[in-house]
Amino acid sequence: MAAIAPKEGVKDAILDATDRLLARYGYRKMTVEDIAHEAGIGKGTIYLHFTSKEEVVLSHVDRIVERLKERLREIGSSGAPAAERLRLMLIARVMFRFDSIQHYTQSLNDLLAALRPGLLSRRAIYFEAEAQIFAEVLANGRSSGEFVFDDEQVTAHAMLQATNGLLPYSLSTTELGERQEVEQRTADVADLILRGLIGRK
Amino acid sequence: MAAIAPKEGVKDAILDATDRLLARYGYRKMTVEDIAHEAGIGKGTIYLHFTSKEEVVLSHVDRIVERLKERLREIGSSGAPAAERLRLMLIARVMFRFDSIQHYTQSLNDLLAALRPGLLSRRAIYFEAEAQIFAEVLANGRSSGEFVFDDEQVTAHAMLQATNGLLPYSLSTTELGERQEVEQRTADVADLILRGLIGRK
DNA sequence: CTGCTGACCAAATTCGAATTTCAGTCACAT
DNA sequence: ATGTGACTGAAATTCGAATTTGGTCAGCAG
Repeated sequence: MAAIAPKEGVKDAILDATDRLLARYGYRKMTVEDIAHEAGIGKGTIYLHFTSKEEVVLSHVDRIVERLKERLREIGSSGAPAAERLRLMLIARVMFRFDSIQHYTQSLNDLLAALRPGLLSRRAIYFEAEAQIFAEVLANGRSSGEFVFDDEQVTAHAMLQATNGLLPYSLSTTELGERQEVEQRTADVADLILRGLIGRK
Repeated sequence: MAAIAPKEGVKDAILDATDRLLARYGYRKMTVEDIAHEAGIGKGTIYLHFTSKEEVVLSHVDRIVERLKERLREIGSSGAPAAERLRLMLIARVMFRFDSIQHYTQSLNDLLAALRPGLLSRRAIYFEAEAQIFAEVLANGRSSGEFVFDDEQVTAHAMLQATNGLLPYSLSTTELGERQEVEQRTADVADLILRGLIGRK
C-alpha cells in the first residue's frame, strides 16, 4: 500500500474517534486504548502519529479551530457590506465555539461547581444593578443629544457583556496578566463601543 | 455598653477580618475560628450576625460590589461628557474587580490548573489567527470607505475581546444558557461595536 | 438579664497505604 | 516496513482511620 495516503487517513480516523469519545466521556475518562479501539487500530499506532494523549486532543482542537477559520474566511470574502460580514463573523465565532464546547460540558460543570453556588446566583443581581447605573448615564447622554441609540437597557447590557471578557474571573483572560495590560485592553474596548453611541454630526 | 452601635461595629470587624484572611488563605483554608480570632471575638458571636461561613463571605463580596456601585455613581454624576463618564465607568468596573480578585487568586489558579496547560498556551495563537482574519475584513471595509478607524490590529483585537465574554468557556457566562439566548446577546454586542466603525455621513 | 463565648458534636476533610488504572514503550508479528 | 498489544513504572483511585471544622448551645461575665 501507499505510505502517506493511509497514514493521513489513520490520523483523521484517530481525530474522529477522539471527537466522538470526548463528547461521550470527556478528557479524563477517555483512555488512549479507547481511542484506538474506536478508531479500529492498535494502541501503539496512535503513537506513530502523535507524541502523547494530550497531543491528540490538542490536534483535535486545532482541527476545530481550523474549520472555524475556514468558515470565517468564507463569510469574510462574501459580497456583503463589510459591517454585515463582520457581524456574521462575530456571531459565527461565538456560536461555533458554543457548539464545539459541548464536549467539555462535564469539565465545565466541574469547574463551576468548584465556585460557591451562592456567588453564581448573586452574579446576575450584581450585573443588573451595575447595568442600571450605566443605563442612567446612557439616558442622560441621550437626552442631552450626545448619544443616539434605541434602548438603554439593551445598550447597557451589551456594554457590560462586552467588557465581561476582560474581567479577571473570566477564563478568556487566560492568566490574569499585568494590571497595566488589562487596563489598556479595557480602554480599547471602551473606545470601540463608545464611538458607536456618539451622535453623527 | 450600647447594644446596636457595637453590634454594627462587630459586623464590620468580621467582614474586615474576612477580607484580610481571604486574601491570605482563600475560602477553603480560612476557618470560622480564624475569622473570630482575627476579629478579636468569640466564634459563636459570628453566628449572631451571619447564618453561615458562606453568608459571611457573600456579605463580604456584597460589600465590595456596593463600593464599586458607589464609585460608578460617583463617576456617573460628574460633569464630564456622558461618553467620557461611561468610558471611565467601564474601566473602573473592570479594574475594581481586577484589584478585588486577588483574594481568589488561589482558587482561580486551581481552576486554571484543571484545564490542560497546552490548551491555554494555544489560546493566544488561535486568538491571533482569528484576529488576523477580522483585521483583513476591517481593512477591506476601510479602503472601500465604509469604515473609519485608526488601527485595524487594535480594532480587531478589541472586537474579539469584546465578544470573548460571551464564549461558553468564559466564567462570565455563568451557565452556558440557551443557544438562542447566547446568539441574541452576541448580536447585541456585535451591533454595538459595529455602529462605531461605520463612517459618519 | 443580656450578650457573648468556647467546649462539644456530627459531618466533612485529610492522610496514607494498598490497590488499580493508564500513558507510553518495545520486542515481535505481519 | 508497518502495526500491535503485553508490559512497566508512575500516577490516580480507593478506603478506612484520624483529624479538622462548621455550627450549636449551656453557661458565664458584666
